[in-house]
Amino acid sequence: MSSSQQALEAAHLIDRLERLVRAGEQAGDLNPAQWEALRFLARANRFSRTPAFLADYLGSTRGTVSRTLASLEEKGYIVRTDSARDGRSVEFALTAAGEKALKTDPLLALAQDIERTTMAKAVREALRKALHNAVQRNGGRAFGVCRTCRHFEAQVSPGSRAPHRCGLLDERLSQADSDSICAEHEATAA
Amino acid sequence: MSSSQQALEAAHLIDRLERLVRAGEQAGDLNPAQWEALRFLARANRFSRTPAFLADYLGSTRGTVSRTLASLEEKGYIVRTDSARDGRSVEFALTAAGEKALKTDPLLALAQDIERTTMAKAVREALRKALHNAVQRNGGRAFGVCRTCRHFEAQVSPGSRAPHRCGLLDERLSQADSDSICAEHEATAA
DNA sequence: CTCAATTAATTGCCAGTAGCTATTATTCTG
DNA sequence: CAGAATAATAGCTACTGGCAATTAATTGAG
Repeated sequence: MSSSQQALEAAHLIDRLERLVRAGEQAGDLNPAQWEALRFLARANRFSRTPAFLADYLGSTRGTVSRTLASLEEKGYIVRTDSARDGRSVEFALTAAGEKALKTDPLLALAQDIERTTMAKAVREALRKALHNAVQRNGGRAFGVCRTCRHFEAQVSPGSRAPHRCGLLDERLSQADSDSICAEHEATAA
Repeated sequence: MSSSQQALEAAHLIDRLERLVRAGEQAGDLNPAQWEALRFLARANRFSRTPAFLADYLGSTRGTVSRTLASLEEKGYIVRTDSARDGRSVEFALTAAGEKALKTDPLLALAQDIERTTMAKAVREALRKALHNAVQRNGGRAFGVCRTCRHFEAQVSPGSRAPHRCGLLDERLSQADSDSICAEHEATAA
């Protein structure tokens, strides 16, 4: 079997796995789009939890995302705050109920299925490269993790609770911040 | 990073890759459900290309699938035939236009992204195991490839154009048949 | 052999979703 | 300070997908 056939079958497998996940998602009181939003809010840093960034991340539109977030808010999984830095903007954060809901994320079941193959690391690395290729092809943004960004300045205030710094937004960053997805992320190499 | 974290991140990557594929699917004149149906018809053997099996495969309902197929038929990508073996049932097959459309399948782009990681084989094997786990968990059918089924009898008539045989349906099978997905598939081991 | 139960497919109906566009409020730019 | 750009949202529309009812064919029990 040629490598292109291997790859094609892998793509089909991804398709089917995802469909099973979506089937699991239909079961609860959240739809797939709402799950994706909830996951994003859990993984994004506080500068990125806005409707506009979420729309970019999901490849959706702002109007659509606005309703998705309104629905999550109504169900009590997230809370809205007016942005302190931009009067037009709002920011969202998970509530305790939201955190709890994520513990039943259907994606966790898939993660377990992958872990059981004992090849989780290889799969993750390959898929990460594949996503990189795919994002490049689509001309989209990478949405990388904060600490891998060119604006990230590590250990500016060692020992403090927010030891790092973002040179772009001029903000202090905790360890948790630096592990989160950031919408402003720019790759390091020029 | 623990293996469960690796696996979780792999699951997230699958989620994002699939979303990019879906975004690509929105572009053409087929929607995601129609693409999935078209792919299934291309990969399923002639005993399995019915609305009922497709609904099972997609984890959807017959009513929904009925419309999806009607739409594909109207667009000229597939043709409908009354089943010879069951007067209630219909069977579908790709037209030349359908074959041609599949050449622009957005999933092919994903396959190329995976191939470029040079880890296609490892990914495929891991995902195949993961899918097996996932299907087991959901209690669903595996929909395996014909020649791996317990009813498959190889080389019953060597040299003929349909050398193999299905012991369940009592049908002669060509090489192409034996490489296709079958809705009646049952695993070999008891 | 006959009639009831089952199964295949389709259609009408309805709820929910996503996208487009216009609107309002705010910020940025020159 | 005026005009352009941006953030978010609401109205509208088209589409999708599921449920339930219907028609047609097959199966099976007596």
